[in-house]
Amino acid sequence: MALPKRYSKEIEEKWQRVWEERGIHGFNKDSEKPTFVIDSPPPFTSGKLHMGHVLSYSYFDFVARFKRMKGFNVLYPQGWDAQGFPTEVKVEKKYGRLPKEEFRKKCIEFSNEMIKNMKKQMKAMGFSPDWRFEYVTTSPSYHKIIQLSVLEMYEKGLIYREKHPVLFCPYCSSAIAKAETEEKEEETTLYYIEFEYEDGQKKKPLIIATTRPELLHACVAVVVGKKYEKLDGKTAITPFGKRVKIFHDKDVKEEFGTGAVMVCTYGDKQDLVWQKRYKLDVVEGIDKRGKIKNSPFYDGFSIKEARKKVIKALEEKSKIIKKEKIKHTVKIHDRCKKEVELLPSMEWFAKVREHKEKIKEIAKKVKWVPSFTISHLFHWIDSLDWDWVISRDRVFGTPIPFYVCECGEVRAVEKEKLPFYPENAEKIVCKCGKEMKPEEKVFDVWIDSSVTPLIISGWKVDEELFSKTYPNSLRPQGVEIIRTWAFYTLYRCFFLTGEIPWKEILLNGNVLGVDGKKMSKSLGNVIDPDELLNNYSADAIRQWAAMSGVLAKDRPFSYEDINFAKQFLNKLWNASRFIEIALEGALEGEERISEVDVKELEEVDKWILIELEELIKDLEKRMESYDFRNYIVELQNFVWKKFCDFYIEYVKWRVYSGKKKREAQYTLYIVLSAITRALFPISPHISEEISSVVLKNQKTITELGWMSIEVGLTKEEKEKIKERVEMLNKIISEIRNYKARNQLSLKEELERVTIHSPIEISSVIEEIKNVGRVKEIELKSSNELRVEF
RNA sequence: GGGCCCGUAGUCGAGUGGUUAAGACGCCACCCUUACAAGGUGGAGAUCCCAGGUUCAAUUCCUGGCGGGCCCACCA
Repeated sequence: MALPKRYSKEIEEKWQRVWEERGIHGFNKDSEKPTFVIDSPPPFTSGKLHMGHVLSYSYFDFVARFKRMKGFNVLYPQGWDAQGFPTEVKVEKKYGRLPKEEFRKKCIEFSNEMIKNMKKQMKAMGFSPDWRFEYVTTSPSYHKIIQLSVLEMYEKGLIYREKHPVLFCPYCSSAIAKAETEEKEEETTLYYIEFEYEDGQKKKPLIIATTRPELLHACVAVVVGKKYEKLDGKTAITPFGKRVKIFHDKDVKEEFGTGAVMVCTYGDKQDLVWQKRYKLDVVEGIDKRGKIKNSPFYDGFSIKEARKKVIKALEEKSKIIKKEKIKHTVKIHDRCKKEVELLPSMEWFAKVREHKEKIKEIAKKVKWVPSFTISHLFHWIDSLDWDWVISRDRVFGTPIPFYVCECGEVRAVEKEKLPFYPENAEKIVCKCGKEMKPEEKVFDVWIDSSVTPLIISGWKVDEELFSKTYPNSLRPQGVEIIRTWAFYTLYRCFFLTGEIPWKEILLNGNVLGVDGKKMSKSLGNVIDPDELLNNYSADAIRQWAAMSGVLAKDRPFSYEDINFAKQFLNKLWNASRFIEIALEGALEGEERISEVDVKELEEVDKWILIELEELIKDLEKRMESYDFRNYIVELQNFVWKKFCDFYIEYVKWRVYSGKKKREAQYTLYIVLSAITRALFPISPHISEEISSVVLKNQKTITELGWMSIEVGLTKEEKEKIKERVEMLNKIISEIRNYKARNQLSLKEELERVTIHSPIEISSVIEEIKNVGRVKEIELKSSNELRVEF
């Protein structure tokens, strides 16, 4: 068996099969080796990986493969975050409205389909999770652990149910968390509306400015700035005749609008502040589907319709003094992109506000890579002023394991009865005598994903595994979900176990379009992983990922990088083909080659081994600190610039002539062995192929392990050798330069060359003659290198 | 308004308190060399954003601008 002329996809598929058949990536529960546990992100089951996945999943696959080679027992699971709104939308589109239970079944079916394709893509990329540890957030066993985890938090007093204004998406008809909102700049109209106030017996006009006239019926006060300070305590009358109090308040911005504001429950967060400050009534002006309620005239109309009608009515009464176009920012729901409202609603909460400092403390115990990313978390924590709303009015989610009663009583489901599903819950009776209802809401999906370290470690399922694998070693994730995934995981896992979830967290940025902008369909700059997989080998794509490895920073996708990776692999492939020829017959027994003593080696052999030793030591440090970029760049430079450009050229004549051939073979063997193993974490398929075919290894590289190099020479000897061979390299460059200047072929033979060298270089004279194609060489000593032709 | 990251050839980007500031892509010229034209060799191309400061010495450290990106807050 010999290397084919070209590296191909078939080779990659072959090795993916071999790894799977031999169970190379399996975690061994009974092993005595140290464990390394990766809390890999479960992607949302959209059906397709995006470039961000390709990048970040490559990162931790590098780590997993490296750690296995270093003798760790690696637990690298793969999960799927299947529940959530986008799936509901798609399933509803396909099947229409269905009863809850059936609908949930269809959602599961649908997400399983999505998983199939994503799994296929992951395998094609050569990712190496242990598929026996696969988990899906839709499974009853997953639900059970999630419900159990919340019940334990409930017991610790961290969970409560309350009517409280929450961010609410009328389109999705569900409460959402602050972390699920985005901002959108919008043009809107600021209406100047005439109210009146009572000044003694007289009524005088008072102009307020608002963007939300449809909430006029929910107006519970007017607050005024300095300009109207003297109106404090007086009564205002809305155009529809409602009487409300006037307060003077420092939070009114004088320069905006008129300096007088109507407070509606709730138009925005400021209204909530004032409502609390002045203990105002709450008028629920909008219902959960975004329809007006509690209005004398407009109940049942949508916000937009109501706004039009109110404006029309006000205009008829000449109460609109002015209209002004302004730009302002509104909060929108990140999933549906629709405007979010603030509505009082009975929801479940997790206490985070009172534990802000504690969570920060926990976060500090984790090593953040790169370190500045912890500030993203701190900044987020500092800005939190509400607890985490953990309930959602959706179907495709983990049911909340509680019963609730009209009287306000709640009761936790018994742990033995988990997983809990409201549709087949048993009937129970409340203290008040009424029947309690099983809670119909489901959990926020971040409740599902914020305990992945516990899930993969077998929390409450396998105590032995848990003690071995928790805290996890590494959490890789994107910067943009620090405020959600990282934050919620730190919070939940700590309060459940008293320990940090993982020792290190590794942050990756986003992959932008080639144009440097966020990939989006509308910009047409989306790169599809499937398309890359059709045009490039997985090993080249993985190498692109490593080259893009500036951590926690967004980076445009680069065809230059991926093409360079492809060319590099081609270079290595061809070098290996040469070595295959060079080693013919030399690998009958590995011992024969390893017998060679360093002392017998030629100067150039020693040189490349010294360089290799330095490289390998460096690479270990690079990988330990997750510096993938410099890892691959250094490896590429060594292989291309030192090994191929010089060393291989230096030994060709020996290989062909037979002179000192064994030493050359030995050196080629060692170098190729070490570099295939060093390349393995990044580009595993090509490394396996070369290792197996050229180096005749029966074992896979994972089994062979990392290859350390120790050259048995003193520091001084090494320095001298490097000095002389670097001089040789310069001389060869000079000769090549001379030939290029004179438009000669590099093959052209030179009659005679005089070399003025500052150091003694007679030990490399054969290389100069054979590689430079020089018949006769005269050596002279000099202060500076000079080559005369 | 606050915080964080960043500014280095046409483009992308390493890196450094001290000789001549990597490398890649692109460009130009030459070479079909028995591993490789998906290659090789050589070359051109940089005010290291601007202004101050610290220092014997700043592209690097500090301050302030300017420009870009991300996150957060506010906007009745």
